Amino acid sequence: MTETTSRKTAPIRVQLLEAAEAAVLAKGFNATSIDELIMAVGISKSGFFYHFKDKAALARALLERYVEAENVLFDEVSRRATELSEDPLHGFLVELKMLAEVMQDIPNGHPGCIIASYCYQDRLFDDDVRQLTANALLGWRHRFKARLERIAAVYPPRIDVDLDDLADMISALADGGIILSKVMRNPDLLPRQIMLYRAFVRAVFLGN
Amino acid sequence: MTETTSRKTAPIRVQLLEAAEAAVLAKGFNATSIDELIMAVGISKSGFFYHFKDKAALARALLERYVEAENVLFDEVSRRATELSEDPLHGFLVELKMLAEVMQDIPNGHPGCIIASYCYQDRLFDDDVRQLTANALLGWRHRFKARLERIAAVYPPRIDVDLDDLADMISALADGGIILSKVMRNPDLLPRQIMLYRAFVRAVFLGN
DNA sequence: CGCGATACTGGACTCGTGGTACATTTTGCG
DNA sequence: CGCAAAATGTACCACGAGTCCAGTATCGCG
Repeated sequence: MTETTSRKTAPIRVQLLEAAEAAVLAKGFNATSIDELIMAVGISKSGFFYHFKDKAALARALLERYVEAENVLFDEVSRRATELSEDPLHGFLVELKMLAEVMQDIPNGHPGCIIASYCYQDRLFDDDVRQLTANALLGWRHRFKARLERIAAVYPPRIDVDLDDLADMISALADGGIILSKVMRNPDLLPRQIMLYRAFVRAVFLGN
Repeated sequence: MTETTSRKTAPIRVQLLEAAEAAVLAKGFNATSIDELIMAVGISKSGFFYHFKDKAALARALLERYVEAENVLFDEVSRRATELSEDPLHGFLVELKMLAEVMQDIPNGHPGCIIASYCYQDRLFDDDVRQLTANALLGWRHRFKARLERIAAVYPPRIDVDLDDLADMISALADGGIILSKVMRNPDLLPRQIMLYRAFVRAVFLGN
């Protein structure tokens, strides 16, 4: 019934989060006014405070929603890739290619990473929110490290790298690639960096 | 006479820029108030507007100062590295190691990249400022691509990569690494990502 | 010595907007 | 109906950007 891309209008709360996400990624959290959000979805200021007790609650909800969505995406891509291949290395290489394609297919390029945005404004948030961002990155490290370890068990690394670092590298390149793409106004740069990462992984485990 | 790290108090304008840089990297540009800056350096509001005609002028000056400083750093490291080695590949590998060490040696970790910060708040700035950020990244692409081309002329690449992408990768990893370090509160993550990049460059041109 | 820049101080005032509180009302639904 | 969910309206305060202007301290310099 409730599709992810619903035809009918989404609940107000979700509309608020969507408007907020776009605004925060374009102007930062502090410069995102509650007024503009309520204008965008057509409710009153009091209506906003019915859904979020204050602006900090919006910040947290925004972050949770973003992390959740990313995890769903990673799960999905990972699932599809492992279906296609028994071999852990081959499967991971397929996964990375899929990831690059997903990034490539976003109409105006990746809109931005909430974690990166928050990171550069972290004094605006409480420790709770900061902890959530750190945990999200930690989760991705574990996710990718697990895959890398399964690969390393079959393909002994030809290059001496720490698997934690190699797992973190995908997060770093994603965030860095998004920044490159946004600043240089070229959506291709992000997927290209992902493909470079793929080439590196290949070199580490395959030696070419 | 005028040293970069002067013992005497820096000119007010520079003090303002320093205070602004720290605040902007911690809270974002919009949340950085003129009031807090003048409190920090101990001048009046009128004093601020004597130095900067408005807040936008501060934003631009901050960016220019940052880009300038980074370029000086890159020039310096590059110069020292090329002095140590005739071979372009070896020289570049030395340079990357030095870069990682510089990042390692920053007391509380890298404070953050103004370009990344501005990128996530770009609607706050005019086209002029956005152009400056794009040009800075473009400059770094050219800088590193030139080095990579000189390497490729001697060491034919063993892995098929686009040199523009490989040049961009250092910017992406730097920005991504800074985010990793800040979010996870581990200053080591940035230099480690730089060293991973180094390993990749080595693999591309040396095959291991 | 005194002229004129440079580098500010002080104060008063406008304007817009963010954030909050609270009392009240509409809407949907069993 | 009757109750809860989902709002509305209104009033209020604090604060930050920006403007204007009149005044002052400190220089270097002819």
